[in-house]
Amino acid sequence: MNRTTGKLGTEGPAESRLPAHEVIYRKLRDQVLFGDLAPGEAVTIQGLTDRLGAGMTPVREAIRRLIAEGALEFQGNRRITVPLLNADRISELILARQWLDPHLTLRATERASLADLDHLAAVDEDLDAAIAAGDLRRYLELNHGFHTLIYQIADAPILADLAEGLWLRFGPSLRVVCTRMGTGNLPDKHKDLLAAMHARDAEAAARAIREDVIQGMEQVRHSMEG
Amino acid sequence: MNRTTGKLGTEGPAESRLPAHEVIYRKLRDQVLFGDLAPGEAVTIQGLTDRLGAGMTPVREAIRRLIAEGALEFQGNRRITVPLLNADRISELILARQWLDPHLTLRATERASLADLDHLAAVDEDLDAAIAAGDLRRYLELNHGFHTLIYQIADAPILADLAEGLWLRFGPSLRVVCTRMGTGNLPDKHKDLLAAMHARDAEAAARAIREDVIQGMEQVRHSMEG
DNA sequence: GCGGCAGAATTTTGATCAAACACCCAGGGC
DNA sequence: GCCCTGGGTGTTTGATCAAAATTCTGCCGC
Repeated sequence: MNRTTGKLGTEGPAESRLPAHEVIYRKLRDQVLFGDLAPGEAVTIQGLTDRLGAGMTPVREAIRRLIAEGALEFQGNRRITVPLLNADRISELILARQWLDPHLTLRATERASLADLDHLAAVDEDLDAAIAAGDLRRYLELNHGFHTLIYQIADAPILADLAEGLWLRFGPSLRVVCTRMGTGNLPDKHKDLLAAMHARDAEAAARAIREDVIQGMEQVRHSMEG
Repeated sequence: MNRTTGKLGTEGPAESRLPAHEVIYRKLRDQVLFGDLAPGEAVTIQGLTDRLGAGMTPVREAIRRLIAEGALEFQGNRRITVPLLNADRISELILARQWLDPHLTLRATERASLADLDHLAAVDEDLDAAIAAGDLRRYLELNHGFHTLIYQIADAPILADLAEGLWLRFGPSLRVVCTRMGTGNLPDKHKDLLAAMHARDAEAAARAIREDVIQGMEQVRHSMEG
């Protein structure tokens, strides 16, 4: 993930090649994905132009994109908020991920190069380090990165788009859950998954990712009820 | 992909209260969905401002939305086109619909009111009339409307959004296929589906929609190879 | 002399902004 | 309690700037 932290106005030649609306989009998207914006929180266009130091046209375009992806919600009365999930929405997300992620993992296991597997293992190591260090934000970024990498290896852009879209919907809630549970208690099935992928056992890999997904998403659901 | 749901029957003044970018979005979306824009065709922002008689900001926002939904594609440089599907993309679409549509139909069968079933039957009747009249455009609209209605009855907005997004991706190709095959040769499984839903046999309904989806999508795939 | 290619000028298109406009909600006056 | 008004917000426009594509032109090689 490239982090374009440059401010507008005094940009170097390298980073100025990305249009402002794209930069704004990625920044906002990450803020939703990693829970910097809490579920239910309202966002205003003018507030963002100030906070991100950009004009209003790029901000508007970024917001439209995020609304289309389900990352933000247009509340009839001209208010834009980070969607609040209820139990039904979470059930839908679990159902969709339970199908999408195993399918993508299956494909990824069949197609992964040795370099891909090394890359995955490296991300997972960083992930463990982030947990050990208690760095929640970095954990969230790396966990997302781990799954995104699998999506990319699967080489199925449409299905990957669908899966990425789901992440945008539960990202804010995931942050809340992890904050509540603390960084010491974040189990995953990544080790099982990596072992299965190395053994080219696609079925086992799909099972592992399915358990990983269920484990994570059920925590979100459960934390909702309490 | 977010429906700004207005109550039916309050038309007229409500139409003029819709923001321009929303109007442009729907117009453009329909043109993609029903194949007025051919696969591979390029669209320019300024061309649309002229063609649709709108300012450039609303057009830009509509295009961003459609790109986010996969209805349009941003080709590296600054060219925007209607995506061209290859065999791999079509396989993904078939796979996704084969899972999504039956699931939504299952839910719809459990939840449909008698009024819903009547509504579905009415749309299907209009659809047959459109086929008989050889009105391709109207057939495409009603066929989409039929499936969308099922999605809405299923009362699962996230899954419905995913399914609607898929339609945007194969819409242009569907038009090409149907044009090539002629209006006289457009079979579907809607009658089986309606019978199953009336009997509240959710499994049978899911089976019927699955066959309908496969039948339609395989035509797209097959027409691609020739 | 003819054709093709490199490079420059033109033209088309996209990106961004600042101001004008419309709308909604809150708060004050009657 | 109701109406009116003002501030703030979202929406839209048109102008301006930058970048890319296209066209034109003149030179070089054949």
